[in-house]
Amino acid sequence: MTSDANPQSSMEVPVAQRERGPLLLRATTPAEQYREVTRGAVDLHVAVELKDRLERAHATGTPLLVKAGFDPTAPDLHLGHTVLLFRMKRFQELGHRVVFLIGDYTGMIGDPTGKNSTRPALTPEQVVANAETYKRQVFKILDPERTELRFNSEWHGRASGTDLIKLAARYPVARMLERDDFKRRFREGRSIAIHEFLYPLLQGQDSVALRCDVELGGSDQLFNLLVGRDLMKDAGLIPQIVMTGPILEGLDAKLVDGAIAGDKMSKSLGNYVGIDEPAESIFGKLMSITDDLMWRYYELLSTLSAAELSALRARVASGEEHPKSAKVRLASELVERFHSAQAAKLAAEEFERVHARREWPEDAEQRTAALEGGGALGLLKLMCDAGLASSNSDARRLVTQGGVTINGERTTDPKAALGPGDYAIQVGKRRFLRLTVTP
RNA sequence: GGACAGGUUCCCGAGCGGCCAAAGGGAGCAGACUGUAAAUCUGCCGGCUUAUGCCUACGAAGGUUCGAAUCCUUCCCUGUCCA
Repeated sequence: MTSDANPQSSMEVPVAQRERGPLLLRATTPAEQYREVTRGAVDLHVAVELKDRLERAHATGTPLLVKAGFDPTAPDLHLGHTVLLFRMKRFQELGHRVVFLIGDYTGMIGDPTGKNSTRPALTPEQVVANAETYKRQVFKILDPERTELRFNSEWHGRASGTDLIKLAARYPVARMLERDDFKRRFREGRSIAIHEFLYPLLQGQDSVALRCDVELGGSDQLFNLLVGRDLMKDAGLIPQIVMTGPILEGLDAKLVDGAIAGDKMSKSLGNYVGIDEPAESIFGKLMSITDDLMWRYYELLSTLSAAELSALRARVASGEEHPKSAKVRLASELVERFHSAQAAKLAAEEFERVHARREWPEDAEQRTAALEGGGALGLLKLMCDAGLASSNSDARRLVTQGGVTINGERTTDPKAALGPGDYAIQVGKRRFLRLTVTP
């Protein structure tokens, strides 16, 4: 992090982008661009500046540089990330340059959350592998030709201890403690390690290094993004515009006292829908959300216009349309986005078959087990081996509680054993296994 | 460096010599109900070819005791105050 003199400024702009960018830029008026790009934004610092810069970009045909940072440790993108990706895409479609920044260096710290404040550093191989995963997933949404993939180790990795001290000297502790998360932890007497203070600083330094015009993020990133703005001013650069979008709640969120409440969608909490997941899985997970949450998802994820959405809401409210069908519509839209219309149709059909009609899924797992010596295979052991239960005790529980069905008949005897033959074993509502026992 | 308060099962949190695989809540799983919703109700919720049996677990290592999550020692970690 060399401070004022920004060492790496020569960003390679792909040729295609250099040619196309200006054309697209000119095609849309700055006012329209502004409207399009700020849709559903939560914070915008500062609106006037953004308007100005969009106008200048339009006038001169010079695209704005828009950055959004991503954590390198969780390369599986989920619906929560797509809210941000779609905003990036909007910029992109208007001809602006988008930097998809992977925080491989800052990943060593991990954005402070109060939990695991220190993360193990990733090996270079892991970073590369994760980046590949990102690319594959991100380009389901972003245009690869107009996206620059960068790593912040590019500049942080070169910085010296002295640079770090200089950077740290630029920000007072009191202001650092204004950050929501730090404030809360400090008040509650929970641990805050010094290096956590470095995270916002390093992230801010990213903006200095890249000379961003705009930085995007979730609303929980506001503080970090504003630090970038400060550091740019400090470095004598034109400060970036900061825009945040809403945070998508996880699948387990629900309505409490009139508002959607719940943790944000995250992989570690397991309340997410990955954009890489199979169609049936995306579909099924979305069908399991509460009706209230469905509307929130519609708002943040659907391409329906505001008018279409309120019409749909009205139909459901009046009883004209069943909430389930609205949910099917949402689930289908998203499956279609990440797979195909055909996949969405199949997923919906499969869902009806398995859950509404309680029939078996098309693609139930098949297995063969051989008898060894004895005359029959113990059911409990078999369930463990097949992954239908996590342990023998777990299997026993499932059986005695009536969660296991063999060939359509509920089996509650934990001592049950299977002789040679074909079996259809169902555990709970969604675990299926076709098993052939050979002598 | 000193004084004090803490570290309990996936999470929060009670327990403070035997009745502790450890209250209660949350999460999770199963069953009922349903739109595989949600809410609600019921049961389960460390492991072991289930056994009034064994093993592993109350920050770590030792010790006292017939017996320790509970007492003692040292160490590690977290916080508060003082320096």
